[in-house]
Amino acid sequence: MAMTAVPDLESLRLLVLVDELGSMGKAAATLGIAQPSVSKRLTTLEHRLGLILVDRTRRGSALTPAGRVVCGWAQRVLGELDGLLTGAEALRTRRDAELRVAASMTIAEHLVPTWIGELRKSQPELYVGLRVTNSVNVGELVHNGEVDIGFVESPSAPGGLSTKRVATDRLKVVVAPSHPLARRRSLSTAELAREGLVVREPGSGTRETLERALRRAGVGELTPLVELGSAAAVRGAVIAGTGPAVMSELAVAGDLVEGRLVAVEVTDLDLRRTFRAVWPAGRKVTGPAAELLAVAAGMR
Amino acid sequence: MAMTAVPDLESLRLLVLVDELGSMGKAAATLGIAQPSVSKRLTTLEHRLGLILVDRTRRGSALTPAGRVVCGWAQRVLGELDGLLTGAEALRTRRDAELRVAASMTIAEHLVPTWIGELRKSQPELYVGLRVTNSVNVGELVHNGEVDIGFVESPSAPGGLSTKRVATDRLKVVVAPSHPLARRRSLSTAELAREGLVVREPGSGTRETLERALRRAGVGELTPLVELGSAAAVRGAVIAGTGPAVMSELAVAGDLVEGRLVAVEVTDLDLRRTFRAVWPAGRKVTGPAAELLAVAAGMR
DNA sequence: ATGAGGTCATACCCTGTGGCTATGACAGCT
DNA sequence: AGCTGTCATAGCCACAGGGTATGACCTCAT
Repeated sequence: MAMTAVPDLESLRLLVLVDELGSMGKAAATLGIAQPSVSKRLTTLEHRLGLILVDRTRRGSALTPAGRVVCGWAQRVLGELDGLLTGAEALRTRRDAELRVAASMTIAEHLVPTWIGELRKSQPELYVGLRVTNSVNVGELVHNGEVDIGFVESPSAPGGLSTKRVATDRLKVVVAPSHPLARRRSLSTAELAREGLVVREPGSGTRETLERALRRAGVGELTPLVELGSAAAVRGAVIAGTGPAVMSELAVAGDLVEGRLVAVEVTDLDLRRTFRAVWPAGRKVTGPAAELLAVAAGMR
Repeated sequence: MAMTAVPDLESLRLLVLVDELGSMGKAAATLGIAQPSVSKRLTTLEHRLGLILVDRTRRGSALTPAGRVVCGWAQRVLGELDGLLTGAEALRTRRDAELRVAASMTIAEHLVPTWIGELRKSQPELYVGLRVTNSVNVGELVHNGEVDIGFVESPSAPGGLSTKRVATDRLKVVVAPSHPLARRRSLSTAELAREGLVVREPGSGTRETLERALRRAGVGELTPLVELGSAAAVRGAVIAGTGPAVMSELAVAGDLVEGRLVAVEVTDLDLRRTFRAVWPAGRKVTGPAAELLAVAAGMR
């Protein structure tokens, strides 16, 4: 048994397909490949994982208990992959898109693929083009008519643009479960400011929101412990126990429910921020842009 | 451009590695492969996605804006893959494991890989063996000494076993955002019972919990709309708009925050359940099992 | 009983992906 | 000017994974 190789995505998709359809042959048919290919692929997947996943009977194939668990994990992998693919397609389709969207990083990463996926249910053929930049730039793109609609996380509505709230995001103070702070029920704002934090570089939307909230609460500057270049890097550092950080709940929801991270309440500090759709002032949003807006605003 | 093929996982890992290390050569070195392989792989990845991800300069490679977004998505895919792999390893290592664990489906799927990952931080070489069955069976396995520790979601503590609460799970009523119920702020228990629900088959832990809660609230039987064989299938049906369902927040946390699903409050209905560790009564939990218990109980 | 229709597995071939080495082109240091 | 570090290209080879053909085996209907 080699078992050193990771399973490939096609095989995982095959596994869930066999679970749904109850037979390798049917799975092969829906994928448009030959039945022996499926058979072979599944056995190599089983070898790679070192597990027997499928119970091959003469009248179809069902998953073994182990197979069912793995299938659950596989679906989560494939779900994330789906997001990547629709996102990539949107990034690729820039100029010639029927619906051109601009969004800031956090929104693009966590919400836009979902929205597009939702939109596809009613308009399967719609070509969406996505541009990712900072909030200021999104405003400009909208203003210049380079995109049909934009999404920003900035607290201040840019001038000359109409806006509509599409979602509320909460920033959360998170620490590793092993960190001393994880035992604390809550934290005062002053304590948070004193605490050495893992933060993004200055200028990132998340950091701006945090600093603004601290200023508004009348507490001084924050004291960075390390500065990292991406939300993913910050998350990694916190999980590794480097220190606490303030992050969007979008980025850590899974970690919180599965216990990789622990959220600490901060009293008297408003760490909410609103995500807004923006479009040229006065003009009415029409066509696909309006549909997207409806989807985005509806899913709250 | 073919662009019909999906990217493979190795290439995604490569992408995040290049982002972290800032150079293809270093990425190649840490993976133990040759630099040209990395170069070629990344270009084929770019072709597959139809995007330019990497900015190749003479003194290293940085990700383009598109690359950074895709990198974020890639990390999420890889994170889920990690769970699958540690889970699979635990499933594979049954008999000869140093720590033998049994867990019911929900716990095995959502929590055990996380716990093992956490445990690995302090004991990298520990071999963990996992068995997945229903709660009754977990009890038996523990009783017969076939596993060192078990985890169950059953509300009743099995006889002859000591238990400790490790987590609290909330069942949530979820609907697709387009569903009429999504507009409702809250629902009465009676309304919920009348509503046609997408449910698991009788005997599933989730369904048992729901039925018990309804009985305790003095409301009659629930009215199934469809019965499906797995939590993933139920989730799929709800997202597709088939109807509302009652599901573990573990299974839908991501969907809620990203808006694929909407939770509806139910007044006066206690849909919490506790996850418990179980071990032979009286005996003291020692060694790796104690460590795992600490991890599981600590991460709350 | 026996054939029909369904399941999956095996054997064989062939293509394409992705690994390797060797080498080139280029930028920035010293 | 050379040295060092970057990435790209070219040519080679192995093997994973696709396809077809075929066999073994159940179950059901005739």
